Amino acid sequence: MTLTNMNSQVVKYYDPNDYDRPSVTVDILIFAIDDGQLKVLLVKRKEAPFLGEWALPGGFVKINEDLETAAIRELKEETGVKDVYLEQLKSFGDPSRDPRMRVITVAYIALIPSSAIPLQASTDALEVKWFAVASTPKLAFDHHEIIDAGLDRLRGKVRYTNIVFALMPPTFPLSQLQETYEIILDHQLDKRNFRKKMLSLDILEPTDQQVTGAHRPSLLYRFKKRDLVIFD
Amino acid sequence: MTLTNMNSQVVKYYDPNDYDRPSVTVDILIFAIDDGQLKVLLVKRKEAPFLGEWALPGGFVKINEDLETAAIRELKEETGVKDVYLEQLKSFGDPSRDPRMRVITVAYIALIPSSAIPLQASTDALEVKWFAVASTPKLAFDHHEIIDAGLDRLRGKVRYTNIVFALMPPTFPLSQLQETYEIILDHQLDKRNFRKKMLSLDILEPTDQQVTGAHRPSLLYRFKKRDLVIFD
DNA sequence: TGAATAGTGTCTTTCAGACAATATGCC
DNA sequence: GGCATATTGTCTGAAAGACACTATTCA
Repeated sequence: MTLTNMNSQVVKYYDPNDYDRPSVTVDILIFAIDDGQLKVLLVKRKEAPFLGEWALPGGFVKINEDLETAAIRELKEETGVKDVYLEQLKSFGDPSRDPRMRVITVAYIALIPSSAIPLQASTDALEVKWFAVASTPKLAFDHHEIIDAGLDRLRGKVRYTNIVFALMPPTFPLSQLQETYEIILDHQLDKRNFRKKMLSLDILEPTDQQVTGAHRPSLLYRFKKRDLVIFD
Repeated sequence: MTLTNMNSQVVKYYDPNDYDRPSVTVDILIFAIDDGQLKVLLVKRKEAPFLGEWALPGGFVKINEDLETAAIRELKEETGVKDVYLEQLKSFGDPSRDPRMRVITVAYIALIPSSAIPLQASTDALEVKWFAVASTPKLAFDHHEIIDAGLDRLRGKVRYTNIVFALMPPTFPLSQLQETYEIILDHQLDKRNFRKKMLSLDILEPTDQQVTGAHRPSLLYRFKKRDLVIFD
């Protein structure tokens, strides 16, 4: 498409109608620690394609809506949760990932504190369920691939950031923090070395509260800042 | 939109026409080391908006084209280069990032070996130029933001991967490798410590060739594998 | 007092970082 | 011989990792 502007120069304009446009969605990987496992929230699809199969929560990006805003909206609509850690993961655009039409999806990771897990969620009459990431059912679209990419990101970032803050309740004993690391990294850590390291990072502060039980009470800690900090 | 299927169930279908769809582009950050600086390739726009301003090379994703395929195609079309390291960076979708219409862009990083820098590029009669990342001109769209995100990614990944392989020629003296790290990290490194570290990583192998000049000859090395390796 | 978990310190090894002298080739 | 760059090793301090016992509460 070309036009001539006021200075009589020929100018190429692009026009949305010159091109077929894909649909764009956001999909959200909502992770939480529960029952000693890393879990991901899935919804049962009520539409074709993949009707009746489990899938990541998500939906179309509105035409005047920012990507992150769309992710926040979907998160709220489908699960009722808000004010969580949200980070863009990656976009997936294989032309055949949706059998009916071209859909490009921007995947986000959301992390929810254990204390905030809604058992069954939301305003909608949607079937929503937590699954251990190690044993998810067959999933719609390329959502397995998205989960794998999200796990890689999470496991990588745990090593050089304080990202676990977003998975922890406001206060917690150090043993619970260690357990969170162990679940994500999928290996055991030495208690003494873990405590030494964590306390040396200067990202935690003790509260004046304790947890009691049939054993020695444990001191509760909290994160000094609940924002992402990159170490080094 | 609802239909009734063969089992008389009411089924919701989505239809692309139920929604306004954004346009989707790919933009490519092409980095190379040249003249002791990290440079990025920019093109002068020949279309509105931002006609005449410098921008990242990129263009629309075709309706049946994978995102990475689109990035490879644009890379080739606009610069003539191919067979380079390519990694998805991030998607940018602020509704006002393009003043005329909704355009979501998926940004990619491409890394080119110094030896492969095309001085002026391409089949097209496009104006294309390398700029030091430290002194880019005013850019179209949100391309400054994309460059900043790309620099963060590159500087981060240099620390825990062998990603610099993609910026190096097939063989090189260790001093050139060190210079590449220094340019990216923007600080000087100790020669002895650098060599000790690099050689201990087991990612390099010596060739039987030397570089000569008005000084002691230096041994040429090459990367054992020209694929991304994550350390640890 | 037994069960359960919290809390603590030392030693060893590894790695990062500071630091300077010799080697080689070309002119 | 003089210049330019390549190449090499030691020491120190910090951090990671292995490792085991005592402390506290509750039933």
